[in-house]
Parts: sequence; C-alpha cells; structure tokens
Amino acid sequence: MPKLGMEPIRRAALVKATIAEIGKVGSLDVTVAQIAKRAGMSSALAHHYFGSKEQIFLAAMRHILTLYGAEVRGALLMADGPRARIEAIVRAGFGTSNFRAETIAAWLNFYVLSLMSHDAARLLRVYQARLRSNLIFNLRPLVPHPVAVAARLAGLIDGLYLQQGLNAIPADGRAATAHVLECLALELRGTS
Amino acid sequence: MPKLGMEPIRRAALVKATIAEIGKVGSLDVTVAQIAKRAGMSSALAHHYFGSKEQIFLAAMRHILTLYGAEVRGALLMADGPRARIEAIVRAGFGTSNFRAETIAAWLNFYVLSLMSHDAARLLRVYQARLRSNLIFNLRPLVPHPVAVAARLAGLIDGLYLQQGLNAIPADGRAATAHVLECLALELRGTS
DNA sequence: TTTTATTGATTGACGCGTCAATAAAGAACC
DNA sequence: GGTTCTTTATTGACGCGTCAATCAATAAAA
Repeated sequence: MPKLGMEPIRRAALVKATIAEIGKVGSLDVTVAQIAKRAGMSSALAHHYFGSKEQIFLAAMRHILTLYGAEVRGALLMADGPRARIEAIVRAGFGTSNFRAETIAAWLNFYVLSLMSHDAARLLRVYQARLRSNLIFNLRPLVPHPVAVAARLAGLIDGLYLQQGLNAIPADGRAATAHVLECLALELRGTS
Repeated sequence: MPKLGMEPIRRAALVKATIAEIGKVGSLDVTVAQIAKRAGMSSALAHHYFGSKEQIFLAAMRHILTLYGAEVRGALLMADGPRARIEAIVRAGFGTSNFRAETIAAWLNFYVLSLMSHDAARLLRVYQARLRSNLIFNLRPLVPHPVAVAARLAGLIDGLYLQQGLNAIPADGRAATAHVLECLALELRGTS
C-alpha cells in the first residue's frame, strides 16, 4: 500500500496527535505508542519519521508557536495605528485557536519542558522576544517607558493564560482580553 | 540504630529533597530513589513513610503552599490599612523564600501536576482562592470594581512569577514587585 | 516481644528505540 | 512489456533499561 509522499502527512498527524494527547493526559508523560495510535500508525513509524520522542515534542511545540505567530501576524495586518496593533496582539493571543483547553495544556507542558530542554527553551525565547518586541515597538509612541509597560502587559497576558489553563472551567478569551485592554487603557491614561 | 521518633524528621527531609530535586531536574520525572538518596535514606524507607510517589509530591506541594501562606500572613500582620495590606501580599509572594529558582520550578511543575491530579488541583484552588479573597477584601474600600481589579493583579502576579521561572536569569523579586505595585497605583489613580 | 527503623534484593510492569521482514511504487534496462 | 533493482512505507516483535512498589531480614529501643 505504500503510497509515496506520506512523510509530511504522517508528520502532521503525529504533531496534531501529540498536542491532543498532551492536552488529554495533562502532562508530557505520554507514550509514543499513545501518540502513534491516535495518529493512526504504529509507534515504529513515529520513530522512523522523528527519530526520538523529544523530536516529536519539539515539532509539536514548533507547530503551536507557528500557529500563534501566524495569528498575530494576521491580526497585525488589519490593525491601524500603534494602539490598535497592541490590541490586535492581545486579541490574537487569546483568540479561539490559541485558547482551546488542549492548546493551553500543551503550552503549560512546553513551559516546563523548557526547564529541561535547551531546544525547547530556545523556541520559547523566540516567542517571548517577538511578543515583547512587538509590544515595545508599538508602545514607544504612546508611553514614556515602553519597556516597563510591555513587561507588565506581557506578564498579565501570560498570567491570565496560565490561569485559564489551570481553571477547569472553559471560557472564551473575552474576559482575559478585556482585562489586558483595561490595563493598557490605564497605562495610557496618564500620558496621552 | 533505630532512634525513635524518626518519622517527622524523615518526612521533612523527603519533602525538602523532593523540592530540591524537582528544581534541579526541572520536571516531575524524578525517581523516588533520587529523592531518597538526596534525603539520605533508601527508597524503601521513602515508600514506608509516604506509601507512594504521588503522596510525596502532594506533601511537597502542601509544604510550599504552607510556607507561602505563612509568609503572607506574617506580612499582613505588620501592614496597616488596605493598600498596605495589598502591598504586603505582593511583597510576600515575591519574597526571597518563594522566589528561589528551585521553588519556582517546583511551582511550575505543581501547576501541571494539577492538570492530572485531583488532589493537586484542590490544593492549588485553595491558594488561588485565598489570594483572590485577600485582594478583593482589601480592594473593596479602594476601588469600585474590586473583583475585576483583583483578577488583573492576581494575573499579573502569576504571570511575572511564571516568567521568572522560565527565564534562566536569576533575579530577586524587586522588579516584579515594582511592576505589580505600579499597576496597583494605576488602578487606584482613577478613583481615590 | 512488640514496636519502630531501615535496607538490599526482587518483582512486575512499562516504554523507548531498533531490527528484520513485508509490500508496493517507481526506475532502469533490455 | 516484462524483469530486476532501488526506494519508500509500514509493522510486529523484542531487547534493554528503568522505576515504583513489595518483602523479607536485621537491628535496636521500649
């Protein structure tokens, strides 16, 4: 049955299954066999394409970060002016695709993975740097201390995201978005 | 050699070793043998006193939460007035004992543990509820929407704490404290 | 002798990664 | 158009290591 050109399909299926399984189990203690089964193949094939479990995890993490980056970039295109761009960044971060329970659980687990894995830490730093850089750049014309304000906004975003992951109660990101935008408004009130 | 009354000493040593080992490894993938070795005993003895690995983890988590609670309570005693009490809560959260790298790593791992373990989730809810309740109570005389403001402050606290755990760069909690207090000041400026 | 402390050895399960084997799709050659 | 060779896809079986938990045995206090 070997249809050729299976590699990208299999890889994508494994990445998707990995995120789903991590979300379901709530930890990185997921066996390659579980992932492979969910993706509809044998564990041997998963090893064949990725080489090791860590590589599967890193691919899944890269995928999540890519999705997030794409969402932010898309939102930025339609935003006009620095404040609108900041709001777009916030909205994108709490958008539905990044805010599904399984995605958040995967994020949380990748956070702790970054404590062990250099590669995971590097991936995470890229995301953090981009978020901060975007915020600072757009805050510069709005506030006198853009770096400090960006640190607060980024902290609030991460914290609300974390809380959402921990609360079993499902919710859309509307409340979280409103909180961040309110803080932004408070930061702007003093100066503009 | 059996000196009697060893149980509490052994338990405490195991709890301490658990936190240290989780902090060192950066994950919950810590073997009972590692923990026991660091605590200066055999893994069999660890099982003898705690019954299972999960019980060891829960005891460690309880210990961290207890320490945190004690620190907050102590700080509240010396604070006069609602705003000072809020500031005391913030300072205590970012105080040195809660802000050591190994403690933060343990917290992060307990976060993800709460995704799997009902007991861990329950413990975490107690902490979250107390933090929120303290904030709301003291914000009530200061702002018109204490619940919303408390959500923002708690989110910011958690987020900055998370970031500190992820950044390899060690730092005291001074910058984080300053950020939270600045946000508090902004929230208060509109109304007082 | 009953209770508490303590551990080496063992067991039973589980999981990652490997390997050999099977099967089909194309390529090359006549 | 057939034959052979190479490449890609795929899996069952398994070896090797690891780890949680148990147990039997030893030792000392009460």
